[in-house]
Amino acid sequence: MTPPLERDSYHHGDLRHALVEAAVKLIAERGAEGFSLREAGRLVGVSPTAAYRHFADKSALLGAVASDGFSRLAAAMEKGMARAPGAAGGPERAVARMAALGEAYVDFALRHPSHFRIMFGPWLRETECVPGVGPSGKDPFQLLVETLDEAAAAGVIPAEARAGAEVVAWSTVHGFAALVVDGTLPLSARERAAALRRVLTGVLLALGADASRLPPVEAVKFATRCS
Amino acid sequence: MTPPLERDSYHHGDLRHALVEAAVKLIAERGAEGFSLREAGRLVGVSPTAAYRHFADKSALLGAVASDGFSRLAAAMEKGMARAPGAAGGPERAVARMAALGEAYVDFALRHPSHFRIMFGPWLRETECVPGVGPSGKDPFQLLVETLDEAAAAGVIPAEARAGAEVVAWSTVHGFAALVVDGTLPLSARERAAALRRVLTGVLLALGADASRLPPVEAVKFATRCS
DNA sequence: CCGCAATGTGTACGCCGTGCACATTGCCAA
DNA sequence: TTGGCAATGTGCACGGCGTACACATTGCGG
Repeated sequence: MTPPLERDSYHHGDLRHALVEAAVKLIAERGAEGFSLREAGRLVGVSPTAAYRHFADKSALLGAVASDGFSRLAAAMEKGMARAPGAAGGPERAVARMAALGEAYVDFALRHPSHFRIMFGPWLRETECVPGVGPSGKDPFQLLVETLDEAAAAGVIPAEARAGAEVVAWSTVHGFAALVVDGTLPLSARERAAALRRVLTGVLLALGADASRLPPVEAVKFATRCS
Repeated sequence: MTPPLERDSYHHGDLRHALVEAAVKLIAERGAEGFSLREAGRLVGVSPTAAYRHFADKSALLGAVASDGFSRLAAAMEKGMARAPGAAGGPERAVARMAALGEAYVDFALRHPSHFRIMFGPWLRETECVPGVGPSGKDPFQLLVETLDEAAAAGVIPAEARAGAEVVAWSTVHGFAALVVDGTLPLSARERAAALRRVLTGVLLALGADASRLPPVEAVKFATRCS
């Protein structure tokens, strides 16, 4: 964390990154609504209007926060997929990687609900947010496309079901995450893992895949909501 | 519309409803972010703080707006389902009614994006919003449950797939609506109907239903975004 | 070493949500 | 009928917010 207060030099050094960090922290603590540009400035020990040297307005800062969120999401997806069991190129692994993608997505949404909402909410104006990539340089949507391509290559998804599979898969997992995060779907911690498994099974069926290959969902990951 | 300005008596008469109406209108025009309690008061010709006689705070008014939205959504769903073709109790009609439900949901989200966002967004505190029902006295979720029950009774959904079908169906359709409304899924007007058809097909497959019975999606309904 | 562009400060304006005292009035009890 | 009370609307005040603008400070390239 960049030094929150107390500064010797007149210039901060890396105010832009510090502001994004502070915004992420504040949003995690108090939600997207309670967040204010002035408070972010206060947190990094800078005047209330200093942020305007780095961001056109509040919305632009939120765009940077969203971009950061996509990076973290992509990283979580890659990490989850790396642990998928099965032989490389085989159907078991392809299914496991698809499931890992979905699990990482929902897990991220549950752990960082406010961040998740900013990434997809109405705060960003059109094309204000550059997606943000993970360690491998790919954004979450690219990871999805590649994983589906692999599944098609492994024979898990029949060719006639490949078209538009991104939209179906993403919609389903995103919808589940959004409904759970917003509290619209009132699931207890225990029910969440079971519901997610049904949702992932549904995605596989929708894509014409053999859902019996779906590995179990680790319930513990979906037990807590963090920020 | 309740008289927007000019009032003879000191008391308004039905300020509560007038404020909700005004809020719906303002939110449709300027989005959920730009909405302010004071402006709603201005619009109905009342002092800036008069709203506090009817709502504990801004969030409570938004809760009423959300409740109103669920009523409208339920009404749109019922209207769409009423037009579904096929013999009562038969599988064609059951599938058509499921599809009509999903189409009405997405159509509502596209026509009233700001209203849609308030219904599911983070503005409402827990249990602040009573769902709001349609003409038949049922809220959107109840309509979904009943429609799935009918489909199961008609043999469209196998018994072993009935459990949790609400979550799968709702997640998928909601996710698609959310991604399109927020602009995350950048679909041209022409692509939207085709994508929705694939999504609805996916839901039927996920529920173990015969997707070949799915009637075509009326493209014209998904061509424009209104408020 | 100087000056300029980049970066941070201070002040100001209008809007917002909201608490509080006060004004007005419909309505019920006596 | 009338008197008063509870419901409803007004006015004012406070602090916080986003943001525009003039000014201060300073790193860096010529």
